[in-house]
Amino acid sequence: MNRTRPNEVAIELNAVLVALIDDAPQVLTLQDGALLPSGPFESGHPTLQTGLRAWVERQTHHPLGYVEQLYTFADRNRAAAGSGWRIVSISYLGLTRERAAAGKREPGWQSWYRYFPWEDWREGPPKLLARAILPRLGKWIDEAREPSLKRERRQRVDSHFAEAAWNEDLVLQRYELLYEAGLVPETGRPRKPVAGPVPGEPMRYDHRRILATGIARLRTKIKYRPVVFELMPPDFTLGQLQRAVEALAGRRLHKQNFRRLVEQQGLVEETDAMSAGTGGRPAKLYRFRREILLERAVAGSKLPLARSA
Amino acid sequence: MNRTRPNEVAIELNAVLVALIDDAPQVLTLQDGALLPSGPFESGHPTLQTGLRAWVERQTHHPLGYVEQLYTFADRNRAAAGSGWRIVSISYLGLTRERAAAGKREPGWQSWYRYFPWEDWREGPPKLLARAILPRLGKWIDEAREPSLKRERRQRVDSHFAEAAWNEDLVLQRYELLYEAGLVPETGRPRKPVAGPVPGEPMRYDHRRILATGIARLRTKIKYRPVVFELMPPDFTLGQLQRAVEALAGRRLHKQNFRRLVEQQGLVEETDAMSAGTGGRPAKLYRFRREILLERAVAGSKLPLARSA
DNA sequence: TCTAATAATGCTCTAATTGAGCATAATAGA
DNA sequence: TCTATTATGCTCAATTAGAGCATTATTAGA
Repeated sequence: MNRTRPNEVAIELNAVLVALIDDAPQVLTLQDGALLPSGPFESGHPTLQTGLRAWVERQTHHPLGYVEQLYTFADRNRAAAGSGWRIVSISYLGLTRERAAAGKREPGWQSWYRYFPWEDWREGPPKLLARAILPRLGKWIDEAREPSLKRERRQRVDSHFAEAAWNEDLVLQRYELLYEAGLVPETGRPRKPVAGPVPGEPMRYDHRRILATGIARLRTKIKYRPVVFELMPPDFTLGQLQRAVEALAGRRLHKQNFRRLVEQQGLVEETDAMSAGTGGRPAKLYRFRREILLERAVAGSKLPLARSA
Repeated sequence: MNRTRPNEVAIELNAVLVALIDDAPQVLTLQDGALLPSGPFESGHPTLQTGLRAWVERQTHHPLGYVEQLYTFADRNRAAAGSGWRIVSISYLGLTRERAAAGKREPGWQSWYRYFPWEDWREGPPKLLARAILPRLGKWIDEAREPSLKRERRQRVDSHFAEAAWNEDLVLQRYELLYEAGLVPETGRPRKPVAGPVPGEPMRYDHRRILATGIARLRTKIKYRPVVFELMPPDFTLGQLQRAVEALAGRRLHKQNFRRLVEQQGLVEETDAMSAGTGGRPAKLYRFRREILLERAVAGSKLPLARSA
């Protein structure tokens, strides 16, 4: 029956741990940014989640607010070639509250846009899209010999990378397209870059792919579940909340419409305090209405777009 | 370091295989409906998906149109108690086209509403909700001693089971609530029903939970990706398409609005054939425009509600 | 002190989307 | 022929989403 014999398998947990520091979405990394934190699943734990929580909290000394499973890979042969071992890697997304006072850098935390610079549209279309990525994708299209393949490639590039139809949720699909086109390297995978890698830091193994999965999941999630609040301090202004969402989504929102949505959905309630002025009219401080999690099973925080940067 | 030693782990694949037969969403089961098909991950395969595909196609003799990973569990100790083995179960959702001619029953295929009768609202609110489920959930609420716990339970029941705010996507959450309240049994889990189980067939192990996960995933997915077509024959009428979506979503849609959405999104194209009359005006036959998958990265088939049954 | 610059907040307007229903057409069966 | 049934075309009202104007309350700097 050629069944995977038990002694050929090891389980590994990978975590995409996200925090917001200074309006930048940051992920915890190791090895100078080359690895996501990962470790073995310890047999003492009753469930995967408790195992992950314990291990992460021991490593970061901070509680995990929200945990969600991302994906399980077993496709790789990371283990020493020929050893016949199969490593099953189960990845998780975890959200944690900002810890360090602004300015004090925590070691290991990196802006996720360091790895995916083309995903940050907060200041408008990223320059490197037109400068570096689209030209190389164009070359990749041209390399297709058959017209049908060429048309297919063109359509895929258009639907994922065209400025006019940019969809911030497609982080993973874009990464995979770049990978397929040979524009991002991936350790241990056989595929050589066509014309040199595109901007953006690589990571070892498939960790950048896992990170892309986490970002994509979080970007879609904030639209229908109030998870942003897991990343916010207890009290915040609507402006801060908006900047947090913008940091995650990678684009600007329309301020007035954002408030309208947040307020009329009852996601927050006023406190009686005001923000300390930081160069403008002081803002009311709000707090997350945790009750909403019970009141309504689906409570969104949809994103009101803004036309331009 | 107490690491899970490799020889304590075995990988198992579970599949929720869905087909539409006679306007009913059916899943493939074994053992007289008590199990989902599952099997070992064979070491010869490069990826989990190819392993799953090969194994399913060998079992069912039919190609799998669409495959998506659902969830990975490792919380259970299914293996013989004390053996110390950890079974990691990776579950998948697979869609396959209707095979048998209508009427000819395929062994093993069961309507998923056999397991979740409260999820079928096509004929209006299921009778057993008011008759069996809500009363018992009410009892569960009353059992809470502390007022805060009682309030919490009431809110959870309301937000998940209230007729006025029924959301068909919350299949898994509802199942988990019923489980927590002791109203559905689960083999191998320590929790005894409070007042006897609620209607709906159980399955062995946690297979009913996996099925709930699959149904929930599919119900959310049909709203933003054109996956229904993986379940349809090549040519179909808009009426058939609507009934297929209704079967999956478990509720009625507004006919004219459904057509409007499908047509204006360019999901289908006319063929030059018409349907054989089945007791009404003959309908145009359409086919899925596969190109849409390339043209637009996100192509939905949102559900236009219908007020009542 | 006065003036910008900056951020917060209140409100309105328009366009697009969604939910609902009326009316008509084309078939099968009684 | 009459009725039930399904398909199809079209309109209308309500709601939601995208945009922008106007005003208010601060801080920083001339």
